[in-house]
Amino acid sequence: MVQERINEFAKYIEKKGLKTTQQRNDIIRTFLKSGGHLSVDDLHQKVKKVNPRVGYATVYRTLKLLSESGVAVERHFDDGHTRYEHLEPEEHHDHLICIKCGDIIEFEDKNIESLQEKVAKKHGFRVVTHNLEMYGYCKKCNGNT
Amino acid sequence: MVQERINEFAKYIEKKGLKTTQQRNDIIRTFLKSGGHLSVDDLHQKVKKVNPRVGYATVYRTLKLLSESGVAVERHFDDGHTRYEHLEPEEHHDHLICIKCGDIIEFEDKNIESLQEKVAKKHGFRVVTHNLEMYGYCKKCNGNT
DNA sequence: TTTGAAATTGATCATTATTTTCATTTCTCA
DNA sequence: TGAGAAATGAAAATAATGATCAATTTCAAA
Repeated sequence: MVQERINEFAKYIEKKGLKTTQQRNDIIRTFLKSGGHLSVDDLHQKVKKVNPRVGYATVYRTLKLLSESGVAVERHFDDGHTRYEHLEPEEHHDHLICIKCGDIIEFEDKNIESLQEKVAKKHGFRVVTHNLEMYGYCKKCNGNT
Repeated sequence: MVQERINEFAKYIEKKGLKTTQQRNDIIRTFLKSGGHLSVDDLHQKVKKVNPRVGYATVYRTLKLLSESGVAVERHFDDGHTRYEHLEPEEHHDHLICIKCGDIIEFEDKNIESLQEKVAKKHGFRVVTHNLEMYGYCKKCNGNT
């Protein structure tokens, strides 16, 4: 399935008349192999282990491309760091974020989604995307504030 | 009710051993008189009309205090500008944000809230606060993309 | 395979939002 | 009223991200 994402991205690159490069490949492979929610810096650190010549700016640019192509999504959580995560087609999830340990739990709830649509419709709004984030204490951190 | 908020803030200031100043008063009054979702710059512009000597940094510092005291809340929408809005006690609302005209609609939905709590509980999570933002096209902008 | 235009890269500089510093002014209250 | 703590404003410091540009790489056509 990593290969699928890579192909998807290759198709996007081609459509835009862009080129395939070693750096991009290294960045994309590293991104897809990593789980979770990566900051630009996180990813840069990891990529450097594979290919030390890759610059910070290229990681930025490639993540931007990955977002445009739909392979990744940008997340803006309240800590002020933009993070990127894989976007699996047909799948959407929201986040529970621990304000003590920083752990991020993903969840999906169709009932919430459909209520959201209902609210939007009531306001004549056509929703393209949404964020739902809950901040609080995870199971481990609960109690020992 | 503006007076109520002012008193609430005064109490917070006192508890922290801080001082009341003309600048803070001007900033707070201007903030409370304005509706909507203000950026630091918005508020600074408005305050300058009342008191031209007020500096940018003071607006920042005062908004920070207002957030801490619970009179205001910080919002981080995807446009990269932190905005502040009044926080009425007992009241919570979420946002519909038009990605064409930038309009922000507030809504409240108890059903969504209770489903959220349910999800959190399932993960052993104690929620302190949450954000729900839906991005899309408002009634006016819908269709004429 | 060679070639050359177009795209990419990485280093560095520019920007934008926010925070901090610091010398000076202003409050508070004994 | 006077001392000491806090607040202020201007400017410098950060931090994240975006843009610039000369050098390099890619790729398709010759």
